[in-house]
Amino acid sequence: MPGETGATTSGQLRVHNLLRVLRAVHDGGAMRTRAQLTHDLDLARGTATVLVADLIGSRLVREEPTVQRTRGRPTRVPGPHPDGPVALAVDFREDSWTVAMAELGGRLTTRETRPHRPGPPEAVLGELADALRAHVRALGQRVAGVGIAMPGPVRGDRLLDVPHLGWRDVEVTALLAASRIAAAPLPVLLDNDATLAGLAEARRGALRGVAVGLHLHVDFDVGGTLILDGRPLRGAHGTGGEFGHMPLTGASGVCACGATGCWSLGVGANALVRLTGGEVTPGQGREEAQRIIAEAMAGDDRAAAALTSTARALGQGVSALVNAHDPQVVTLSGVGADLRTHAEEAVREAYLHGLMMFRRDRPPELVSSALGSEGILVGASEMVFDAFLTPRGLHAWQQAVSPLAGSVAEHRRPTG
Amino acid sequence: MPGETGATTSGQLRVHNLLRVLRAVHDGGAMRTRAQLTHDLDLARGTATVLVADLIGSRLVREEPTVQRTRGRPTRVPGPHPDGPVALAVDFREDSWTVAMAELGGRLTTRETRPHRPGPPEAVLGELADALRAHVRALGQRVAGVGIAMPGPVRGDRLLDVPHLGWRDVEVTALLAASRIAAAPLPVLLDNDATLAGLAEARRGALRGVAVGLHLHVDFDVGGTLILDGRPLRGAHGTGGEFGHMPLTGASGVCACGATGCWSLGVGANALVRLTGGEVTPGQGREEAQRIIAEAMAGDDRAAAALTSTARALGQGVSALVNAHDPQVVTLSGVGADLRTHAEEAVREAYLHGLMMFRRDRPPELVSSALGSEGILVGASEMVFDAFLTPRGLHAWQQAVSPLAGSVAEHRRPTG
DNA sequence: GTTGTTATGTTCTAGCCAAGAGCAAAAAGG
DNA sequence: CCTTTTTGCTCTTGGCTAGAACATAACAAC
Repeated sequence: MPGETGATTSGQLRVHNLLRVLRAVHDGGAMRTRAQLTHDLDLARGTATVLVADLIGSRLVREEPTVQRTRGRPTRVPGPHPDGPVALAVDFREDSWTVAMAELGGRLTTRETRPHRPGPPEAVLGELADALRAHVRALGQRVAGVGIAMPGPVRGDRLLDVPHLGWRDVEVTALLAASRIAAAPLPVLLDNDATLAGLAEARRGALRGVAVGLHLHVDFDVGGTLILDGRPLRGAHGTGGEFGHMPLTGASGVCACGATGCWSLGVGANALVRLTGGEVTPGQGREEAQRIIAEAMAGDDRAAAALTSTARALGQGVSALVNAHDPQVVTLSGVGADLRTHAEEAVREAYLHGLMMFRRDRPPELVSSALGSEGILVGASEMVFDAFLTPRGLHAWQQAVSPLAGSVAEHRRPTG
Repeated sequence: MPGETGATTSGQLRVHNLLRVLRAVHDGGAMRTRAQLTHDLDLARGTATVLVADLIGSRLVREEPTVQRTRGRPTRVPGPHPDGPVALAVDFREDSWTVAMAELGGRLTTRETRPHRPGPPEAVLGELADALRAHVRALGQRVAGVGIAMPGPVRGDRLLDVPHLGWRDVEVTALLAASRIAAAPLPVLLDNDATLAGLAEARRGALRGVAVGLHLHVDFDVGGTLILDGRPLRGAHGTGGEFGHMPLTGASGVCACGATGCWSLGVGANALVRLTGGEVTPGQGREEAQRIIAEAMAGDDRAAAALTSTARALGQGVSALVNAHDPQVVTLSGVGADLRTHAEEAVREAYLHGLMMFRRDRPPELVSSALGSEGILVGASEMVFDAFLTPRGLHAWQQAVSPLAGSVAEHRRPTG
């Protein structure tokens, strides 16, 4: 599913095949036996032997025995090496952040959540940097990178806008680098939380194996991402997937983003609060939105009307996106999943009504996220592994493990 | 730019490199010298010699002398072989169709346009089949495939809907196959005209080398495609890119597609006709739209108002798509290019106004198509070459040229 | 016009890689 | 305890690209 490699020389061929094995181990959650991997990757047994031995030698993988009860010589399960690479994943929200650790195979291990007060980026990110530094100290060279999910559009190393915090154009990576979270330079990768929720869904959730999928993450407003062969479509500068800022439902009013009539104005936690007459407190609407949904289910008329209205807006917007992109499945996370669950009829009716005729006989299914609130952290760690499971990442790792044996040559120019 | 290959064995490595050279020849319009290709593809000179010799032996390529005036041993230009593969490209419209021929490098050669009366698919496509059969007879084994651009959504082998012709769910490929256009089975590929216009722009137009581009083809209504690394995003079933059927401008009324408030209702030839009080005659509005634009330029108030209105709707819709997808460039073809040229201010104002704040400092440029009306034919031929320039296509060709020497093995299973 | 310079094509060898065959190993079944 | 089954390991073989050495064909300078 992740990035292609495309070997040209026999040296690159080896790297490509090492990565194929490594990615297969990772994507399979470190559950597949070596025999299965050999078969799935269409390798000769001898080749698999050599490749796995190489990965074990590089401290990337370790083989564990199986608990199988099959005939024949028992095979083993290549999984994460105890000294192997780990990703640090951060889910940064308006009111708190969570740091987790993921090893090869994707399992999230430690987790640490801390609230933060609204404040200038330097202060808030300084606390995060302290926590990251502690993790990096404990893990040593094992940290392959830090992946950070942000609640706003991200362009390269910059967080462009978090209305609820009043943050504009924050150079997150530079601030963290200034806090020296690691002795050696460490890859710090940033992306939008909705994009990463979609990435997680693509790799370990309901969009697994789906060629074209659409993920929508509804939180305070609507974000999302189109998934292509397991890769999110990030756009030319990384700020793609802002579906919430298209005028899909004929809403009126100016959005916080600066555009007019955005879809987000009618869906999401803020819309629920506004529709029930509440005051939108920046970054504080999640619990209130849950409360409104609960009230609606309990029979409160005003809450029910708000729920139905947002559900309709959700369905209508989804239909427009399905018309445009022809996805195979649409997944919903955050409040989107709640709307689908608790106001299914309203969502579905608006959805079908908005579809082009020829799409109505077999419309793409609307599915709730398989990962729930975990998704963002999973996506952040997958982003780190995406960068790591490349010729470049592998080369860097092997250099660190054994600087002399250069199995993966960085680059080279022909004679000319 | 086109499809990846991803070799795993040394045999596949050779195929991969043969295709890299062949694609480089094709993408470069058969203009690059062998020395340039060697450098661009980062090959050793010896490797280039072997690869080019192999391609020449397979009658895929022929080297022509250069007219260069440089020092050193003169290099030559690999270009299309006189007995090499050709693509047949068809631009099928509501009132006529055009057949053209393209050789490796993309040059369009013969061209034949014929009008057709509205009628049942069998009759109209029968005439097209006759023309194709004649071309295939003349070209023999050289025809690598037929690419057909259709003025409506295409799912696999089916043309789903052409409102202006009253066609629904037409099995185009099956009908052509029944007409036996070739003795041996021939790849017949179908796609939407707007998608192919975008594909052409990506390969030989203004989206060349652009990682993420958006092409919009405005004809009777609005179609388009997102271009990713030179590949159009076709969706799960091939019906992606129907941007015209999102409710982006708050238009009222039911669209011919079955949805409500579609963007297409306010842009395009039909909208121009409708806005000037004219009657929309199915499939006949192209000249009238041009006339209205001319009148507007000449000072006619009603025509000018219609022009401005559609231009505004165009700009507004584009801004929504830019918000969502963050393209690097947006290209416009058909009436879209005319609107951009003749009502630039209205388009631009609406475009900027609809953008999210953080996109306004450096908004993606709106550019007119570099290929104009040629684009659809170019795109149809590129689609054929995309399928041909793959291990599968190369294998089939080499089998036909010399059935014994199997340089490209089709597939294989390991010992197990 | 002869020689030098430069850039490119060709040929040959070395090194690397994966496929595959044969053998060894490790389990279950009888 | 022996057979069957499945997998891992080792070694050979064929194929591929890199790179060096050589050949070639132009221009440039004298």
